[in-house]
Amino acid sequence: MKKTTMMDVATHANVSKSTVSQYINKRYDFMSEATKNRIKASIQELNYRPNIVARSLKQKTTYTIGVIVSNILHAFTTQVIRAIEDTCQAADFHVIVCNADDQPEKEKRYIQMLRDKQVDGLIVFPTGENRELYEEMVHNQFPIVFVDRKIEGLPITSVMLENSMAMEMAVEHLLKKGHKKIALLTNAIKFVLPRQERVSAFEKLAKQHLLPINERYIVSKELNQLQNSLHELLQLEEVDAVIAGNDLVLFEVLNYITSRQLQIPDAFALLSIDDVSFGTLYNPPLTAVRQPASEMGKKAGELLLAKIKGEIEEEQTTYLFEPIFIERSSSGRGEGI
Amino acid sequence: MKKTTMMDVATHANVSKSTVSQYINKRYDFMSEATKNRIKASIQELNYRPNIVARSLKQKTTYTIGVIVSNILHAFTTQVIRAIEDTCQAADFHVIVCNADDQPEKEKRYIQMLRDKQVDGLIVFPTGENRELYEEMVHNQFPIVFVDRKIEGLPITSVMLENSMAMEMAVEHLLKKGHKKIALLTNAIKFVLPRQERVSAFEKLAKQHLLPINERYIVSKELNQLQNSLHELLQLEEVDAVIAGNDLVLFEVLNYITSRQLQIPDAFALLSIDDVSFGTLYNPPLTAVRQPASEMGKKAGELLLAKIKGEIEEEQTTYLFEPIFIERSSSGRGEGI
DNA sequence: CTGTTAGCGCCTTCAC
DNA sequence: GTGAAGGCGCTAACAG
Repeated sequence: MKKTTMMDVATHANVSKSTVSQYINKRYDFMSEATKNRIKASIQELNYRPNIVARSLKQKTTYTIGVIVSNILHAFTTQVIRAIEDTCQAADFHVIVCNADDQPEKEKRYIQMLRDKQVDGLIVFPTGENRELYEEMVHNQFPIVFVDRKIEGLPITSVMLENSMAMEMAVEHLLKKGHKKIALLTNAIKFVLPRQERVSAFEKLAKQHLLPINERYIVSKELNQLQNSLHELLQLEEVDAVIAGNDLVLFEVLNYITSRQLQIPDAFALLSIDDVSFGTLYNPPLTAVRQPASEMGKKAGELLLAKIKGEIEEEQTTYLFEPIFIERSSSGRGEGI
Repeated sequence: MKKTTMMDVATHANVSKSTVSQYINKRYDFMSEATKNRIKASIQELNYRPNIVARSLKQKTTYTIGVIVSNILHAFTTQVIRAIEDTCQAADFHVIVCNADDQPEKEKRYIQMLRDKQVDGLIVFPTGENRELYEEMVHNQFPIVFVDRKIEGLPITSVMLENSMAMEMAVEHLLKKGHKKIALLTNAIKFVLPRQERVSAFEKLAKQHLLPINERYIVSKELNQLQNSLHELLQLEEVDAVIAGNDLVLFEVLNYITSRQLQIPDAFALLSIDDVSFGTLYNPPLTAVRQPASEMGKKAGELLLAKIKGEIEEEQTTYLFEPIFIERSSSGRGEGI
């Protein structure tokens, strides 16, 4: 089945290719009604659809952007993607999503593939380990926006959570509930800014409030070892409260709780950064610090589109979003002591 | 910043464009080591990357497929997408995902846009309302695979759940647990095969087992009205057990349960088609009939890739997947009466 | 072994 | 108002 091309339409309508092209691109300022109608009819009759690949080659723009996420398993990631897609959809851009799986090599491969595919811009949750690549994009003025993380010293716009504020909200709430011995659980992945920011904010707060805790209270392990580590911690120390660093960590904690048949918040108060779909449904309902994922995704999409359209310059701006504290009852009842 | 093109490499390496092309495409059967090395060096030095758009135009293949899902909010959908992406990834294909949101017009627009973009094939969760479009694709031998639904009379391969078996598993389990008055809740969306299959299977089973229920026990409403409808039903009838037709429906039921502070399975036994992430975590753990989403997505991806490569013909085959029954305790304890 | 040539389907001056 | 011509970057015969 041969595809019908612009030439076919032209022949059928008895005009030249270029006239059809004009018509397609609505440049019929000076086109006679007659030819316009003839072309329209021919297009309908032949069921003609322009080949976007050919157009892209000529125009050097594909109306497609790429999104490279670090880990698609986080609910946060999914929500950001959805918001980006909605934003781009509204501007008639397509989105290709790739999951780098926290692996710098994968990230590199995807960045290259997407650029080879001539995407007009990139939204990346950067691993941070491909600095030269990032630099090269900056150097070539390729539109790019970072999400969730930023890379020091690179003039690339980032959309991020105020991570230290998130941790402050968490710790201060727990303190208000009367908890002193607070443990922080995170999943260790190389060097990742949000985790690092959260951990250091936690350390700072612990010092500041003179919490009676030690380094054992900060657990940073592979996901599949977290349940064991938590168990060890609980054996060694009296823990009042546990902060799950993100939703995947929370799952591990909940699994542990279920398997040991613990009662929350009696066994320990629980609070997570990242809200989950069943936060209100769980028994007890889960207190959480939520990231405004949709807003962040929307912002990232808008920023990228603006850059693509040349409306804004590349710059080292960081758009910080405030977390939202959601008190439910897993973090303890009443006002504490 | 001008992009470096094949021509630049050719000039730099003192060969012709075509030689470079040969090199790029690893057709150096008869290429001298010398030129090979020269080209390689030039490519590195100039940091050359082939423009895939140009290649696509020439080769009439983009190594990209489109996926149009009916509703991205279902966990099932997400899992299928992920499996498709993994499968395609392994074959060096890219995936563009679009969410038709159960709206035939959106579906139509996406199908057209993706085809205009020259995707090599399409995986669609069809709304069923764009028959002419589907037919036209069949007619043009455009590679396509349906997921979750099939359209009668069209020679298009489908990957589906054995919906009636799912319902049988559900009902028979509940009967075994001693429940007789079983209600089925689903969210009404136009004509959709799986829902319809599930409903008629339910009706058949009700008849077959002489269940003491009437048409009120089948509730098919918009999601946001389900809680009210369930409430009405519970006022009017003595319900032993509730089957949630999918995960979104389950959410409504759980919200209802939470807001009314009901005890499951005492208030009624609960079972859903589609397992959820917190199925084991919920109290009580949720009995479910799970769809093998990953396997189905993988199969769909494989089928589409095979069609694209011309390895298999288009045909009206339906790949049926068996649901997996997961007994937990929301459906009642013990063996019943 | 390598270069020449001719497009892929579309867009865009620039004549007529 | 419309058409002719050239070219986007790459591939694929076919010469040489």
